[in-house]
Amino acid sequence: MCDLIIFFLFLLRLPNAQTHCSIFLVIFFINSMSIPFVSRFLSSSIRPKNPGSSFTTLSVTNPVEKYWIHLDSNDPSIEKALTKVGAKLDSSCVKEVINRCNSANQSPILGLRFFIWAGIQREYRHSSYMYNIACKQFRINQNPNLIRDVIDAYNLDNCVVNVKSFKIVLNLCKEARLADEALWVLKKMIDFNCRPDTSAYNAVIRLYCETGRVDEALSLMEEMSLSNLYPDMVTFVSMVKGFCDLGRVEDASRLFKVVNQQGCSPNVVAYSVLLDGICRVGNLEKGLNLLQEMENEGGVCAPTVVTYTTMIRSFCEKDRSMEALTVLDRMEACGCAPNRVTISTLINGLCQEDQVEEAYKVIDRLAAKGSVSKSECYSSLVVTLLRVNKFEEGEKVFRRMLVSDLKPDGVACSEMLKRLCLKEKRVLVAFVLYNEIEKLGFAACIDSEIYSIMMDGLCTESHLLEASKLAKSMVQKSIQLKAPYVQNVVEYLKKAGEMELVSRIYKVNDG
DNA sequence: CTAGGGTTAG
Repeated sequence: MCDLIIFFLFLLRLPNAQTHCSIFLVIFFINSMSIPFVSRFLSSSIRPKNPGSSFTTLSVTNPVEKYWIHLDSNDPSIEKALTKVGAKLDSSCVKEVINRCNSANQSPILGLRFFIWAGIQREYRHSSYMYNIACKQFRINQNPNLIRDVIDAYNLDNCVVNVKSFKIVLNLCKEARLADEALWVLKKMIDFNCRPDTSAYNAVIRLYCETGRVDEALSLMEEMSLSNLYPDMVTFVSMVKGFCDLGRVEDASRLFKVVNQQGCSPNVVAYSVLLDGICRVGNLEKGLNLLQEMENEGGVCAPTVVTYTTMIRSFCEKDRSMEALTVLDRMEACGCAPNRVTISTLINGLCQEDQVEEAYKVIDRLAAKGSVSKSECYSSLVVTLLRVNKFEEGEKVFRRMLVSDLKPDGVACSEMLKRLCLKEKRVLVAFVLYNEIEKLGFAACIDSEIYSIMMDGLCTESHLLEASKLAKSMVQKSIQLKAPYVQNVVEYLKKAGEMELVSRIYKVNDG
């Protein structure tokens, strides 16, 4: 609201202030109403009432169907129609509708408009998972012009588009990593009488930073002040990270000076990013100095788990994991508890340098303190040992966990079984181990892909008894057999006469 | 309700 007033005052200073003002007041009025209200208002007063596009029958109860009817009816005011539907929105509904748009060979613009419309509804918010789904479904990466097309479509159909809609589009750009399109969208906002805010700028700036175009990001940041917007900590962190990713640590540090001069103190996130950048260019000693400064400064700068973990990781990556241990000491001395990431980073570094004994020591020491459980520590150890090709040791640890009632996590179980099946070619052993995991009640965390791999292996080696046992267990748990393994498995089971099992497998796979 | 930032593993 405050921003709006500033903008209003800004407009008053322009030569043709009166026109601007009246436009502004209209926008202001519309913006302050909720979208459903606006469209109700518009549709009852302007549009003729035709509640019956002939498709709308009373028998349609499924939300997906209800929305789909309107998308399939070629009505240019899609959004108004959608708003009138009033059916419950959730992610599975959104997913299904856009899925259907694509399979029905409808224009992707239609599906996109639905997606954007859904995202601005009060009772619903797109998760980042949904943005990912949308990008894949509409193949936005392959067709970046869709972004421009959908905005143009709004223009053509005279749609009321608000800032929130633009945010959805910007988020799509972010997911698809389309910096230029995002900037285009940002510039386009003004045509729809929408004023980009700091978060809109931040989205674009971040995209430019992530794609290595930091200098363009910098000029966008400077442009913000022309719209009476001020870069905030998020803007600043993006810029610092952008420079650091390019190894331009000096430029990143210079930003800190500017911020300090403006009387702001960069927070721990900003410093942590800088610390990471300094370490990445190989200057670990300078990194340690910065860490020291942060500790001395305290307050918003006080190092957190993430800061210390970054420092630890840097030492590990430079094959100096024994020194990483001293950072751990320091961290604990400062009262900062290591978390799971800290531990796996350390374990990883130590094992890579053949210091497995030290890894055990660290685990004993940390598990005693209790900020990370023994189960988590040993799970990390198992995964690491497999990764650094110390399989026997990993298997030993894994089995010891099972007999001492330490629950291995999903990644540890999955990696163990996968390795036994694929590289070690010990499918039967994997199957027996799986049964043990199951008996202990830990099987729920196993990746569904692993079942398929085990199934495939058992069939290939003609272990009929075990294969049918596993298949039954999969059917019972509704775990799908993944596509690449279907043929081999089904062929084998058919040959063995397990026709019923095959049909049950197909049933699971068809959903 | 009202965004957006930093660390690991598969």
